[in-house]
Amino acid sequence: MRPTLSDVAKMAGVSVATASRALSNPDLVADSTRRAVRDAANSCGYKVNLVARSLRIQRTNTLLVLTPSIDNCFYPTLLRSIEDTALAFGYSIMVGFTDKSDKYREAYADLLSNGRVDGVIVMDGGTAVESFTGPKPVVPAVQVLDPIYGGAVPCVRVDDQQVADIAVRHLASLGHRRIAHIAGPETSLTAAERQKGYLATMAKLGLAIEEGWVKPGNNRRDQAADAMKQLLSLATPPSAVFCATDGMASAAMDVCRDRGIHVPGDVSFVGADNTAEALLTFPGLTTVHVPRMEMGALATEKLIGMIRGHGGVSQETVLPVELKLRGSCAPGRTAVAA
Amino acid sequence: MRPTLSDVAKMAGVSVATASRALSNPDLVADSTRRAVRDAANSCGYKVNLVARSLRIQRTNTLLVLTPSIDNCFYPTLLRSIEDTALAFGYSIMVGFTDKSDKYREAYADLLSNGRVDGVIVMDGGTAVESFTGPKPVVPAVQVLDPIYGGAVPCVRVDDQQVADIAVRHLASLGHRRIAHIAGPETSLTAAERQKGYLATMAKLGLAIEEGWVKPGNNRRDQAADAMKQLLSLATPPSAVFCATDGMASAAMDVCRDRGIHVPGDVSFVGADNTAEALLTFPGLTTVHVPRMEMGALATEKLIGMIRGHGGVSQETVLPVELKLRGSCAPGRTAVAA
DNA sequence: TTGTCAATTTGAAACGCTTGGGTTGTGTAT
DNA sequence: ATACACAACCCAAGCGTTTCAAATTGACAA
Repeated sequence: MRPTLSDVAKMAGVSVATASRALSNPDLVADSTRRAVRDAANSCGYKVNLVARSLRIQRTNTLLVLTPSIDNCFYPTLLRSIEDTALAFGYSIMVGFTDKSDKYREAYADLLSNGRVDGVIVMDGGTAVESFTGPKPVVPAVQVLDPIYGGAVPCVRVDDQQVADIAVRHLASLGHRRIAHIAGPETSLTAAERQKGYLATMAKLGLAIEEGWVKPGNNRRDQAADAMKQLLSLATPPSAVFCATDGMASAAMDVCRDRGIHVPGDVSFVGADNTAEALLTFPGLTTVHVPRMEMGALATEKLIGMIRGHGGVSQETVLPVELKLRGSCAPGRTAVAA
Repeated sequence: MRPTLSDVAKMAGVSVATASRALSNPDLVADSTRRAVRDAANSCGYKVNLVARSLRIQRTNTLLVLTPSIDNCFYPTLLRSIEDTALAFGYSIMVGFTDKSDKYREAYADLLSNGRVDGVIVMDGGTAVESFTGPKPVVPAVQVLDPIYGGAVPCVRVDDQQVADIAVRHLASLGHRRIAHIAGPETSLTAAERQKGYLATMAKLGLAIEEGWVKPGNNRRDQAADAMKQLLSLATPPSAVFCATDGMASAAMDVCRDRGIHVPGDVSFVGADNTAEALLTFPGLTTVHVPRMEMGALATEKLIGMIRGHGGVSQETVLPVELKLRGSCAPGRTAVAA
């Protein structure tokens, strides 16, 4: 049997109360006592029972991270930085994957409402998020990427319209006028905003969007490939494509390669997110970097701040994005002709 | 304040004992009582406090997964399948990343020895694993990939020599005789076994291994690229390369592309693991599939079996691997010449 | 000697749940 | 009527901590 605090107290010849203080609040006991208790604890290999402590202090020092499928290279990075930050603050993390059947959602909701975690970071941009936490979150919650609850929950994100804006402007600055868009799933707010941003910036720049230039790619390689094939079969195909994610850009570029269409000579590509995939394409994918590490760290700090009751938690933090230049863009023909 | 069991009991007009039984052991109470308690619980939104329950029953229904960096596409899949399986058995998971400073190792060790988790799955193949759990694991443990503790801990893995064997034999069957190897880090047992397997099979097939054909790649793209450059600068470069991981193969193939060396025409490649990266190369990477989903599921089941005290847990489970044919291999010149 | 005060220490009450053993009350056989 | 079996329920202990309020100690001044 594992030794308990009362064993230690007995060995050290003090009460459990004193033993507890000696170990977790050393200033409150005399030097000699502290030493005696510590020696006793060491000699019998005592370790505090975190469950008992949690029950007593009504905190678990544990955070739950709800994340969509982790196959995507995007979320693991975020998860990693959340874990790093949490650990630095003395918190452990539990993870739940949200792209599962409803049966499992219940299990996560239970963790939340049953006192097992102190807070939750939600990375799922879908609308079904409420189903995890009920109409209002039962523990402090922070949303990464997509704001939910109509602003009732603090959010750390980027400006996805800006992401699109940067991408489109970059292509336009290279002389491209025929710029298409392969979009993410409609259910994703991120994807919707990127599409909106694409439309807005095209309009601002006075660039026409032709029929069939906005293609759903649904964040899937196969569907993005289909979309690209359709774009290429248009009477006058676009000279550049802005893809809502790097993965879709990668798939679209593969289609070009298979058909002998040169990237960036014939078609230029800009992706978004700057995931590992952007480094694996040939040529390297020019993309809009989304600072995942920073987002994870910030979200975690914000959540812990809320848990600890520090006031003044800003409701929304929008991080800057930036263009990463690689080899997938070339000057548009329009520019050359002009 | 959240309602407690005693609130529910009061509402339903029964004792806490009965309320507890009505909710978690329904057979032990009368129908009418059960209904009364359930109604009371629903109407006040009662949720069992898992921390209190854990303290009482001395189980947390939580597993810890220790994983190396998650940047690599290999581990997220494993993590995902572990989580799926755990959830199906009613367990939640906590995760810890093991490629950190020692300060953090302590934190994980604490989770293990302080009663917060019921068991641990260790995916870290490094030798430093003992530092997480002490000389002997303090809770049931299962190792994925690399056996540790000299067999004291059950392990779910593949035969990494076989992985290499399959890869080398495939290349040899295509007529290649000049087969090089880009190896993983020496600290990884997996990598060491793959290298051993490469050496063994080359010997079995009577194929010579020339000076400089075994290059350290350290599981890093940059180092694998360096290794490939060195291979290409040999007087008579190999006609095929077996890389210890898909990522390294991908990097090596990039080098070839940059230098105008045709894959598979000039050099054939076989990778190992069958991660997502193997689909992103051009041509697609022929590789040896390591069944990550199955490994994760099996490891989890095994661990839960141990926790629940089911006897007869086999110490070691070795899963089969299989060759995935894609486009990165062509017949060797030797064969054509023969 | 007594009173005062600060520094330590302690007993005991929670935290919210499960569960072994005892109690009650009903129905059936004696 | 008494005894007995049995279902349904309740009491209270206990899981291992933390922490409040109270008690003890010792030092020192009055």
